[in-house]
Amino acid sequence: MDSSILRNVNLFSELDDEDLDKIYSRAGIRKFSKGEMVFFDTEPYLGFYIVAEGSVKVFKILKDGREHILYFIKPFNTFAEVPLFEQYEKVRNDEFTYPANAMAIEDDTVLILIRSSEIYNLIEKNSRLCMKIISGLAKKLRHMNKHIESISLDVPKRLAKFILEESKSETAKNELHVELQISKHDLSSYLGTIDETLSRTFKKFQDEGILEVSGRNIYIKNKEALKKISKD
Amino acid sequence: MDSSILRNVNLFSELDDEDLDKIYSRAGIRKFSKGEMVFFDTEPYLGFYIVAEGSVKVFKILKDGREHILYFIKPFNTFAEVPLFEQYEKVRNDEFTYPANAMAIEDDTVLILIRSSEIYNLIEKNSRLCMKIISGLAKKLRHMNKHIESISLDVPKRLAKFILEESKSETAKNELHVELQISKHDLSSYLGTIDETLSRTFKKFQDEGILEVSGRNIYIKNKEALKKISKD
DNA sequence: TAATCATTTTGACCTAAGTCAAACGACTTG
DNA sequence: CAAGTCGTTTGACTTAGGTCAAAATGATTA
Repeated sequence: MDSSILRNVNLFSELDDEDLDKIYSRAGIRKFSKGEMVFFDTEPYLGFYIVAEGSVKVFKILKDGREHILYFIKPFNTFAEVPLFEQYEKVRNDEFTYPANAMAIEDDTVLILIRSSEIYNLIEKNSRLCMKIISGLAKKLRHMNKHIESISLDVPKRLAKFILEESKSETAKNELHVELQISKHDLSSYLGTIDETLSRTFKKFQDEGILEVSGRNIYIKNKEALKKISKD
Repeated sequence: MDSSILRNVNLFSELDDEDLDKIYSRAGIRKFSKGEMVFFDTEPYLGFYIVAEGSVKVFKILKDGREHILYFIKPFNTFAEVPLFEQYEKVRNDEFTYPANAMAIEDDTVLILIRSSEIYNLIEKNSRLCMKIISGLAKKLRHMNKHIESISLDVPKRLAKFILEESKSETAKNELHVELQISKHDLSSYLGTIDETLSRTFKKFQDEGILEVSGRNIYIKNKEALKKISKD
């Protein structure tokens, strides 16, 4: 792996080779195994991460011990960049902690740590970079908006929406065959519910002939019905 | 009112008088009465707003007809700036709509509309402005994070947190006397519940001698108990 | 001041979804 | 291959908080 990997990161796409080399040479690169923590929300903030390989979940631990997953991060995406821009002073003085927890959810997940100070220098001299950052944050914000919106829906609606969304993504085998990239447990957490409820909802969908579920493979048998549920 | 009002807007605090005058002269300024809609989520995106006087609620209308308030916006704060940075191309071509609804919640609410094109030009030549924008978005993101986190809590906890938060804000009469700046209906919606449940929760707190509620005036009788509820 | 309207409260009821406990199937590992 | 271990499922039970309908309170205006 070399600095060219950074070219795939939207945030850095406007930078020249010189900058990329410099950043890469100073970055921290490490391999994580499945289930290994990247950071806790109690640790001092060092900088943000880029997923080079594998994937990561970002989550809050709720008062009742449950976890609520905010994002799944796939290769070439970044996470934990918010504090960098929010608490400039505190970050400089190491007084700031990560705002959530992060854990690798695949073996051989490779992460690149970009330390705060690198970015502060870059921003000064690059206004296209600023636009990238702004745009990235805006997208996350929209993601959160949708997430909140969905919480008022019942679990069947949330699940139906999720499956339909997945069936459109690149990770789908085809229009009617979704292979979950995450465990059912993580899916419950992402949907804001618990394993049992998710399991029952899957069963319900199967009984109604809407889905066929086999492990992580989900076959859509009745797309219209699924859409109907997700809508109203 | 003149262009100096823009100096109070964090986003613009680094700009010189010339820029401010220019922006002000091209801005749209309008007075809204209570309950008047600023925009619907079906309208084409024109630009973002600054609250000069009064206040505004930003909300989603949920599938079941309920509204879920995302933010209350007070003077000198901005709202609806996200699409500006997220969908550059679409915004330019008028293909983008507002991502939520906004309504004035006080009479004589004065809003300033900053059209998208103004900002695109400014960003090019001002990297401090970028930092401001980034920081502003980061704060909103954190707000949404907290909001999501709170949804897993039960209503008494959410209400207790809210009251404690308010008691610390400038709008509080004193440490133990909060005057709600919003209607009880809007408060339920903000807390993600309904009028009846909020009303019952207030009653419960009164019965337990924790609060004294009279219209929009809330007197904290037992702060420790309130804290305890909000915690765990 | 009556009359109309909006806001808040109350009561009776119901249901989605959480809790707890146990069993199950699929892998991995000694 | 037996013994764990992990992820998932099932069953029985409980409850927070939503729905609906109606009353009470407060505010506004003719």
